[in-house]
Amino acid sequence: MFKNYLHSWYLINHRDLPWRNTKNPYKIWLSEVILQQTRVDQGMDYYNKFTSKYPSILALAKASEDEVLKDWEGLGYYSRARNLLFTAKHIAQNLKGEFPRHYSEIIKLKGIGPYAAAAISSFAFEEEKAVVDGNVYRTLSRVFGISTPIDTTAGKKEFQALADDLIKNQKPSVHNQAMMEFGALQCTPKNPDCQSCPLPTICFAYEHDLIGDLPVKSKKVKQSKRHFSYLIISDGKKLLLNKRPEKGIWANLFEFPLIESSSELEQEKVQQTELWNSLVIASKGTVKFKSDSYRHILSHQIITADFYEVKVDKMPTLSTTKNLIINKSELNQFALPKLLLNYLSDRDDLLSLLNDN
DNA sequence: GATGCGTGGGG
DNA sequence: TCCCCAAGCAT
Repeated sequence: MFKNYLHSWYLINHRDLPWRNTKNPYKIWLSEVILQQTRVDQGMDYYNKFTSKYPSILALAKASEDEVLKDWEGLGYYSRARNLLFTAKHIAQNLKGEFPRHYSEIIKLKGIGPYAAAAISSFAFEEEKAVVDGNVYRTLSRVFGISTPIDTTAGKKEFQALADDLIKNQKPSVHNQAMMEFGALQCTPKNPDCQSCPLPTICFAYEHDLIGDLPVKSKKVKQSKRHFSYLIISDGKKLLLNKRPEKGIWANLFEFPLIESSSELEQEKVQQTELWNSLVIASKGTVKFKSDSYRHILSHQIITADFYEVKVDKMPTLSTTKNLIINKSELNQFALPKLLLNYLSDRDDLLSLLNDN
């Protein structure tokens, strides 16, 4: 019953998305990675860029990490890009360039978990593996009235078992797409349009007025506060840049020299820190501009960032290889966190320092 | 099993 | 302004 309604609905209402018009596992893999925790609208341009610039696994495997991160810039969750490249190289070097054809092999790949492995194996190879993503959790919890929290082991098991049962005797690719598309378009998180829903009579949540209460999540993420001060050191032509560590936020992306403070108060006293001394005082630098505080929200952190544009007569010498001195014009070749892109955009790409005002 | 990991849209 | 959440995964 549910499946009949669902499949009829899908045939009429589904979107025409580029990764649905292919059986190429590489393109399906790429789309699945891009769309993890990311809306279609946000990922579409990146999908087009990547398929155009890297038309095959082998083409992608030849790229450098810095380059792929630059292409991924602005999309977030940058470990996805690094794992994508890692796996492309792995396939090129160890799997004769061929994407594995079975779920059991696909799930071994870095950056591919239970969801993506099910999606790729079913979409590309018609393997009967049920996808369970956020859309599926939401739809199943409402239609079948399941209140087990979806972010627990018990919940994952229960929903997966139900999804595994529903996909039986269906065309795997179409059934999985239908399940997700229904959640994305019809059974939306907020204000779902139950009036136009094809299955109100069989929907438990609708019958019992529980649409707003399902699905259930048990955990709530707490956001920690962080205080950043960025030093934009320039002699008018050159800029100081750092590569971020391989762990933590914005791993392996680039940024200006950063002073992190433990509190708002400490952030006010940034000009008393050691790094300020070595980069500003020792270089006889002048602060040409101090920005207002930027508030940058991540899913789990709230960053307050100040930017200091400092003019020096002579660029300071550097101690570690994580630091580099670049020409101002080269800045757009480096992958930067969105916070810095936002700042640069506001500052009209550092015109003040360029013009030596 | 809990935590860390981005960015943007919408109510 | 605040909160939730969006085709999850690695550690």
